Amino acid sequence: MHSFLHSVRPNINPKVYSKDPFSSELGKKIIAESIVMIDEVGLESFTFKKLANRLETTESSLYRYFENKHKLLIYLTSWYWALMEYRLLYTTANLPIHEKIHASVKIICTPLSEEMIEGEVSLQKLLNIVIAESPKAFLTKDVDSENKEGYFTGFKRFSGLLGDIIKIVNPNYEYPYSLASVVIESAHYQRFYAAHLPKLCDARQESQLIQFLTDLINKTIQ
Amino acid sequence: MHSFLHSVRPNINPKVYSKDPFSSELGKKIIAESIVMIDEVGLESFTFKKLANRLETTESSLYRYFENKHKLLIYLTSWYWALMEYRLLYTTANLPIHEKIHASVKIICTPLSEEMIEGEVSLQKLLNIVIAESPKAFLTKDVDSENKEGYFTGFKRFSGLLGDIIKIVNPNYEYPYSLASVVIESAHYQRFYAAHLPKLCDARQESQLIQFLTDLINKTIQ
DNA sequence: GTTTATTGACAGTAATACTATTAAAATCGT
DNA sequence: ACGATTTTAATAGTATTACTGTCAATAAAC
Repeated sequence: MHSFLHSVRPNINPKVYSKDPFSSELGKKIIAESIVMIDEVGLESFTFKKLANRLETTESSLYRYFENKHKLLIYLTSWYWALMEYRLLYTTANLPIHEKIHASVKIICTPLSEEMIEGEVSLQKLLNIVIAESPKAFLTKDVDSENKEGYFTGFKRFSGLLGDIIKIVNPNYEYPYSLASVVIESAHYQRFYAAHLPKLCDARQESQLIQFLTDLINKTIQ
Repeated sequence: MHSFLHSVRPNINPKVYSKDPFSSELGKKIIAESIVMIDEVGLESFTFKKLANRLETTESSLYRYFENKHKLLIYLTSWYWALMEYRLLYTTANLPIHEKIHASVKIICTPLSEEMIEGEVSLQKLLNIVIAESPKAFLTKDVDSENKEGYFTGFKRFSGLLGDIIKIVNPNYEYPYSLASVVIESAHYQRFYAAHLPKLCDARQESQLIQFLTDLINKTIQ
């Protein structure tokens, strides 16, 4: 798989941005550099002022693209899930059903390769952000209204696809969609724990994590 | 089990507070009312100023107990996990090993009963906070230093206990501690999803959640 | 009854998260 | 090449947040 974004651009809910960042040079720089900065300093310390300084532009220019940093975060995670959905469909398309689960888990646990996207954006850093910051995007008092606006469809669709695969493998299993979301969240948390709170896990390496989660799904659904 | 906190007080790392909130009336009111307020408005909108207003005291008085709201959150979650550890040990103490897993999952998925604690504090609301806000306590750039200070031992210990049980049931299973933390996090996330993002789960009721997670553990470890 | 701890009242600061206005620069259609 | 339009830069300003510091009033402890 290579740089498909030259032809395919992920579909992101226009409500999350005020002005399409991919419609201008500044917009693209905002995306690329915000990923670098949020990964570097964390969402809490990240401000539009700092980003403006680094991009040698002004706060007000940034506010033309995103109402606030929360919406920018939603944008970044939506983008991630759109890429992941494409990757999942692309990779599992021609696989026999019994191989799809392992392939899916592998996709969830392995960072997007840098070739998948044009130049400036670091997908490894984007994954770091999804792991460490994306729960903050929906664990808020605005979940319900933002969910209604469709801010989380990317994640929901991806999780739904994995749920669908699980359902096909065993149509009698009662909790395919719960199991799917558990596996996705866990892939992120276990990676974070391995790096920062190692007492909470024994799956320290990517290969172990993939084995752990694949096994978890397969055994659970028989 | 009844109001054991009359005799047992959870042991909380003194580094998280500047002044022990249980050493004064104001301190206790801070704990009780911050739980109500954080549950009500969410961590983002919760400020010491608002809390001071509601308690008819001043910001500076609150700052004498907690350096900032992040430390207050750490305190509340530590407290929760200390209670849960006690509950887990108490409840599973005399059970045969094959029943301990189901009992543990039940404990994780069922809110602490109000009788467990003296008067003013709502344990249901404390659980809401643990579900919706506690990831924000460790998904920060300060994890490593705060972990070193022991801010997360409560959660780590609890998760470790469940891991130990899993290990006893099947000593050959490779990922008992990963499985334990997955189940605990999932119990919280699935509850949140059921309420706010129902597409992400099929285990909508507490009883289903308990069944889903018990089954997940049992099947995974054979 | 005096020391000591605790709280309340008040003032103040730096940073954050914005909004608004206007001018300059780039781009775009014809 | 021209004016029209869009985009950005520069600047200013506001409300709120997240604190810190000082000092007096009060309550508790010895």
